[in-house]
Order: sequence, then C-alpha cells, then structure tokens
Amino acid sequence: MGNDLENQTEELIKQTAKMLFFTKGHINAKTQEIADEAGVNRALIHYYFRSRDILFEQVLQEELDHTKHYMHRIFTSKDPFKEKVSQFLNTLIDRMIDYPYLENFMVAEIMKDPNKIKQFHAFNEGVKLKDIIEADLKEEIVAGRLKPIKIEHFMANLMGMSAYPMIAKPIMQSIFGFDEIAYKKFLIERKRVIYKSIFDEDLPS
Amino acid sequence: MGNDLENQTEELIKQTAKMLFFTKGHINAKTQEIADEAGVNRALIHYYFRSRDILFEQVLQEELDHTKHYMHRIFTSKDPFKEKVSQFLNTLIDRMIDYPYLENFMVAEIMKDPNKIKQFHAFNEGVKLKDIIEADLKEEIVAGRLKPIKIEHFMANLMGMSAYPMIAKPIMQSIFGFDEIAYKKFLIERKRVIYKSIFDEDLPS
DNA sequence: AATATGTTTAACAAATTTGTCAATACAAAC
DNA sequence: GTTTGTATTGACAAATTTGTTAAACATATT
Repeated sequence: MGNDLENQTEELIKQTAKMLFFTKGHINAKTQEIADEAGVNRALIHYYFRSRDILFEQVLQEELDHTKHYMHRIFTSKDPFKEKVSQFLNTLIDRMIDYPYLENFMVAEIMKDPNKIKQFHAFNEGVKLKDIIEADLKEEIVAGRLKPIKIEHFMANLMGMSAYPMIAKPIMQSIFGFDEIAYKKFLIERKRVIYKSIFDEDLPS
Repeated sequence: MGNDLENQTEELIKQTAKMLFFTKGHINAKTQEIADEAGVNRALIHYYFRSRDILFEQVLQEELDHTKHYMHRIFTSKDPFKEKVSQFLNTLIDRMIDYPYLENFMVAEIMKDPNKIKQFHAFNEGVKLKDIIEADLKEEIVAGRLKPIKIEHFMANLMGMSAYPMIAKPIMQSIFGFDEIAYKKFLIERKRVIYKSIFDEDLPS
C-alpha cells in the first residue's frame, strides 16, 4: 500500500529540491527542472505537495528544524563554553559544505514575507538560546577567559566569520583561485582560525 | 534632444530598481512592480532597457563598479594598513546601510551564471588588490602588529564580520529585538568591534 | 505652422510557468 | 482474475509575466 519506506518518490522529490535549492543555489528552480532532475513526472510534484510553494516551504522548514535542534542541543549541554563553540563551528561548517546556500535562502524567504520570521527562531525553544549564550558569555568574561563583548556582537562575529565564506563562496573562490578541493580545505581550516580569532588561543586538537 | 539632465525617466527607473532590488531585497520584482513604484508606464522599462534582464544587469554592474573603485582607492593609498582597514569598514558598512541586499544579489547572480564571475573581480584592476593587501599583511605581521594569518582567512574574517549582519539582517533583528534605529546603531558599533577583533586594540577616534 | 525627433501610452501577442484532470498502470487484497 | 487503492502519465487550462507595436503626445527645429 505505497507507504513502505517513507514514500520513495515523495522523498526523492524533496531531496532533489533540497539539492537544487540549497546545494546548487537555484533559488528559482522551476517545477519542470526539479522533476527532470529527479527523473519523475512534473505532475507528481503537485500530486504530493499540491504546489511548488508548499514543496519549497516544506523542505526549508525541515532544514530549519534541523538547525534549531542542533543549536539547542549544543548550547544547552553542560560542556564548557569553549567546547560548545567548537562543536558549533564543527556542525555549522560541515553543514554548510552540504548546503552552502541554505543561509541565503532563509534570508530570501524572510524578505518575501517578514511575518514568516517566527519560524526562523532557532533561538526560541522553551528557554531562549539567546539568554543561555548570554549567561555563558558573562561567565567567560568575568572569569577573564574572554574580552568583554556584547552578545549581539559576539554572535555577529561568530556567525559572520563562519557563514560568509559559504554565502560568498563563488566570490572568494574566484579571488583566491580555489578549486572545490582547496575550498573545502579552506573551510575546514576556518574552524581553527575562527576559534583562535574569538578566544585568542589555539583550538585543542 | 531630451538628454538634459541625465535622462530623467531612465534614471528614475534605475534608482527605483536599485531600491527594490538592493534596499528592499525584492530579488524577483516584476517589471510591473518596478514601473508602479517608479510611477511610470511599464513599457518604458523596455523602451529604455529592452528587457528586464538588461535593466538588472546594468544596475548591478553600476554598483559593482562603485565597489571596485572605492576598494581600489582605499587599498592602494599610502595610508598605514590599520587606517586602510578603518576606512574600508566605514565605507562598506555605510554602503550596506543603503543597500543591505547588494551582497546577496551578487552571489545570486553568480549562481545563475558562473561565467559572469569575471565582472565581480573587485580584485582585478591593473595591480591585483589581493597582492597589495597580502603585502600589507606580511608587513604588519613581521612588524608584530598583527598575529600571523593567511590573506584568505583575513579577508574572510573581515568581510564576514562586516557583511553578515547585513545579509542576515532580518534574522538578527528578530533574535535580538532590534528595531530599525537600534539596528543602525548596532551596525555603526560594529566598525569598532570588528576593528578591535582584528587588531586587538581600540579604533582611534 | 509644418515637420521631425524623441517619449509615453494602452492594447496586444508571445512565452513561460503553474496547476488540474481524466486516463492508465501498477501492486496488493480479496 | 477481479477489485481496490494508490501512483504515474500526458494533455490541457489558467495564470503570470515579459516583450512588441502602433498610435498619441510633447517639444524642439525649420
């Protein structure tokens, strides 16, 4: 009765859409392109998702939920703050290697409909992540392990240094002449560089 | 004949398009919306620019040229490196207040047609900016005014910390509860925060 | 005033893209 | 093998968006 292993075709369409949207960055991929890439009839997209918009919403939401969960898991753990940041860098950068354009899309979506922003609160899940990180920050600063900095600047620095090389990947690749291999290596390196820039000490291996 | 003060209507259409594209972030603004916003007949867009694509290319190219020029001017000057960075931060951040989504668009454009990347070399203008900055960096490092860092990481840090808060403006606004005024203040603050993060000393007033 | 030149307009045509539907294929259950 | 429910297909309709054109309008030149 067709619902064996997580409906095959439906899942295939979603994975293909994610690849086109978030990996290749084809923000305006037409239903025909998605269907072709997935090797299915275009009408199936409407059969499973009713409309292109709903498909888009759904795959974006799935990835947002994913982001929410890992951020919450990392920052609510009992690990030391530096360990949290290290894990965050690892997860975020690995993830961006898979979906370089996800960040771009979140922004593009919010631009279309600013009300939609509530869904994007990776920061609202019971206890506010913002408050947790803020408390951590204060503790580090008081203990002298971190120079005084406001939470919003700390996060802007951390996210910016991490996400920008992905968002602007083609630009940086061109400027510095990186091929895919070199760029991936560059991204991995960034984990250590960012850690060092923030804490002024080397990331423990 | 009719070319008095830089053709009024043509200029109006371009300014309106830039506002919709780069300030408001309506990446898919239709010709009708542009015409309505400018208060002109839609056919005039085709009269002056032949097609929506050409209009888009043209306004984007204008802004890219602008970026090219100020970056080249700042980094080829004889000022000390720290002064260059300070000026760069000032110019970039002020500019991003006007055109928050310009960065996003450059990337989106390149995604569509990766060949187009040559136009985006704010870094190729006679002498390569990359080489100039790289030389400056080495000098600073040797003189002990800067911790050792590779050019690509230095630029990723600098651009990321500067550009990200603009690219992800709606997200950060929502997380930290900034209204427009507060966000602008936050952006201005960032000049000092970034300078301090990079050079580990306060930006001279 | 007549003419020429450039600008603007509304109506139309073409192209693109999304969404719907009835017919068909397929697989499991009876 | 027939029934039943779901999956898939191609053809079609609707909607959206871009691009074209001929005529109206304005302004300057002769």
